[in-house]
Amino acid sequence: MSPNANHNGSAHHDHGKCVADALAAAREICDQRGERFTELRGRVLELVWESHRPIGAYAVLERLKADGRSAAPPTVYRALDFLMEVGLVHRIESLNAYIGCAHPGAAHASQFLICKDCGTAEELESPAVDAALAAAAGDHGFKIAGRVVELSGTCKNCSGS
Amino acid sequence: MSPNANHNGSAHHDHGKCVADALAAAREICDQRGERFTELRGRVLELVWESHRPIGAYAVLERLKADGRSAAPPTVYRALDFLMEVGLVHRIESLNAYIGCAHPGAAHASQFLICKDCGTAEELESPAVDAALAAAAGDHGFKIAGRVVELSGTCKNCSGS
DNA sequence: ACAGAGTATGATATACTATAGCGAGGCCGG
DNA sequence: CCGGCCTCGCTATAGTATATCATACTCTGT
Ligand SMILES: [Zn+2]
Ligand SMILES: [Zn+2]
Ligand SMILES: [Zn+2]
Ligand SMILES: [Zn+2]
Repeated sequence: MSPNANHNGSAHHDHGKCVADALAAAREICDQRGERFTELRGRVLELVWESHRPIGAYAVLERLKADGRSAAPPTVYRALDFLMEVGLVHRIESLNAYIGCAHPGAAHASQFLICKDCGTAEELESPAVDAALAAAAGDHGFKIAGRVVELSGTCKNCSGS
Repeated sequence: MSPNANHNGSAHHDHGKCVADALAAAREICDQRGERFTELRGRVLELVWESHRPIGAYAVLERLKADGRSAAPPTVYRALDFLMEVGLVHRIESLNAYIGCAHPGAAHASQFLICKDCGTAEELESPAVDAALAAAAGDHGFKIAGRVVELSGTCKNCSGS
């Protein structure tokens, strides 16, 4: 077990690097888009990335307070709203929770596989799913603006062993 | 404009019959399954069906109180939970709201087209979407237990005129 | 009819999630 | 330096959902 594996769910990758990469990418994306990647926003993104499990806004809030920082609900909701607009974070509607985007930087429609056992959420970008949704909507004269696709069930790790 | 059209969103069908049919079907389904379709549950289902728009639990609660009935949040949540278990009502996660099932009686995975303009939600059962989701999940060794597929956008009526 | 088990509802309190609104301070272009 | 805009702190409040206990109903077997 790697030194960084003890604080995340799957424990199958170097999660410290995982988080560091996400933060570096976020900084770059914000620079490119002329958005301010402030210390608060960075810390919130880091907290969201601390596991691959979706995390609730109030859980983020508690961790911010644990930093010794003064924080209230609007503090974290504003940061999360910003991160979502920039495309660095997704909201999981069925959990009222938030998770770091696995492929930030480009607009994309994603799907989530949420394991009921270990709580992880994997982000997919399946063109086939996207096409099927577009076709089904088109058949009904519906113009898609936003997609929520969240599958709950059992992940590979949890069903295997 | 038909006499029954003034209290629903699309105004393109006999909504009174629509609701009556839903209630009759519900009674039959509960009978078959040995579940009690009580007066409260019937009234809640009727309220949910009063339009084709998703309705919030607290909106249902207010209408129950308007009946002169004594009611509190658990009253409506219990009824909604029952109706969902029996498959008579679906929850729209992205709206924290509830809508009558268009095809009750048989287990099915459905998708919703939610219009941002008129607020209606149309229930689809696209085998193609379902197959694409099953394939995408299967590729990742994920066993699907529950599906949330909610598309927001503009419906045919609203984009037409 | 009666007792007892299981179910449904009433009632109160509380937890959890999200937003409104105002003001102080920082950043930046003019 | 000024003035506009953005970020953040802070308080209050709105909106959604559940825990818990008490009461009353329904059905079943005797
Ligand atoms: Zn993403
Ligand atoms: Zn799992
Ligand atoms: Zn349905
Ligand atoms: Zn519409």
